[in-house]
Amino acid sequence: MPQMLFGSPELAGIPVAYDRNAEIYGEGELADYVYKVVRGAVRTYKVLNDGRRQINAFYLPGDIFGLEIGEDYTWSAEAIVGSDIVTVKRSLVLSIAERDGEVARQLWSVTAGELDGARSHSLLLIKSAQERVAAFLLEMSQRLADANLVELPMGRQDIADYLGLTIETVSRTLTQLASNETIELLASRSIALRNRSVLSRLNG
Amino acid sequence: MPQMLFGSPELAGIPVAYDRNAEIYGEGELADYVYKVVRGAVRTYKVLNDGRRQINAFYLPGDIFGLEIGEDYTWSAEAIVGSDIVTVKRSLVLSIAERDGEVARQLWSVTAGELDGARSHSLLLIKSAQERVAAFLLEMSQRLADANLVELPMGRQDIADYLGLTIETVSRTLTQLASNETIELLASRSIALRNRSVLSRLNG
DNA sequence: CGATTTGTTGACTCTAATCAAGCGTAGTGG
DNA sequence: CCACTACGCTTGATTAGAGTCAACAAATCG
Repeated sequence: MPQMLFGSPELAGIPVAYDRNAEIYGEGELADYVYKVVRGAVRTYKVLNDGRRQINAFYLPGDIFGLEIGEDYTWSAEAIVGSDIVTVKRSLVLSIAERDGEVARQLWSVTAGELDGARSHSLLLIKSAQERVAAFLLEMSQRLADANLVELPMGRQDIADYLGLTIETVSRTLTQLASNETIELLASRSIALRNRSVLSRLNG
Repeated sequence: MPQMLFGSPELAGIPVAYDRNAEIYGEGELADYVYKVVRGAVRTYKVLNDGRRQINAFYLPGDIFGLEIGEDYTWSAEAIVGSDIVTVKRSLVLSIAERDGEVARQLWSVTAGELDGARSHSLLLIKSAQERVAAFLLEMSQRLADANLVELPMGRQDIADYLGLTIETVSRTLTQLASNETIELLASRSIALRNRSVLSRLNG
């Protein structure tokens, strides 16, 4: 239960509201705070020197992000839509962890969770466009509500930069899955999963 | 200093020798041990249902691997060449961490190091073949000896499966970098870096 | 020394990127 | 309320880069 990190009275913070596209922190800045999404969605990303952007992860309500073991943030973070986010001082968490083994274990656990996510992401990036999009839809379905109706907080460009594809390829792949009856495009950000077994098969 | 995990007298183990291609553990097995490479090299990998293999990471002398927060190993591990590897019981490390905050922090630090590696790996996988190979050579140079002569422990297939390319593309890209004078192929596993600035530029 | 594995090179194919146009929806101002 | 604009998304035509299939060369091993 990594959420407990933010659950103790000692660490209860007041949510702060961020506008759509507002920067939460930038790569290289001092990593003084740890964050938890209450409402909305967050992307962490890097921009390569030639302008390509890679999105590392999406954070949804309940998710913790921005926990660094080093001094600085290694990625930048932005709100994808209007979001409420709770903050705690990293130094405070670290000092509690020093005397409380349970909190120390939770810090480790948050990092281990990120590691799992990063490794799954790498596995994604060696697959075909269809497989990547299928995996993305299944991941989002599971994380949002585990229902067949997926209401995406992010646009096509964010999806493309997360999957290592272009916006055109993401769009085409979705239309193709829709013509299969595998999914249904109710609106660009509202997608119904009509045939999970096909998606799962694509997912490997 | 994550090495200290294995440095305490309590955790001093006797190195075990593994043959080339010997399995160290398999995905899904009980994660009872944590490992440290003394001599040789190790790959961790997964095989997808269609037979494609992804190599997650290479471990070289001094590196710790196989530390899981969950019950099972999530990847398989094999020796790339004949290797000596020290082992400690995970339960032992965990029980020490419970009373020793410094050891707890080291566990966290090992996982955080893996996280950095996994994220860099993801960044790699969105790049072109030239960029991936250049990044690979620079990474290996730095990790092996930080010299211009890189003696790779792994073959082309391992490199390909790590970079998400085919063996042919890796081979062609190396020949191309050699015809540039960027590198020199002394033997298939012995590569001299002749122009690091070109490689770094490719690396982004 | 022959046999087998590993690596290189060539010809061709195919997937996703690029370049370019058009559509649809939401928001703005007359 | 309706044009006008802006943005996000889709679709089409073409290109580029890596994959595939195949042959061969080189290194390694028994």
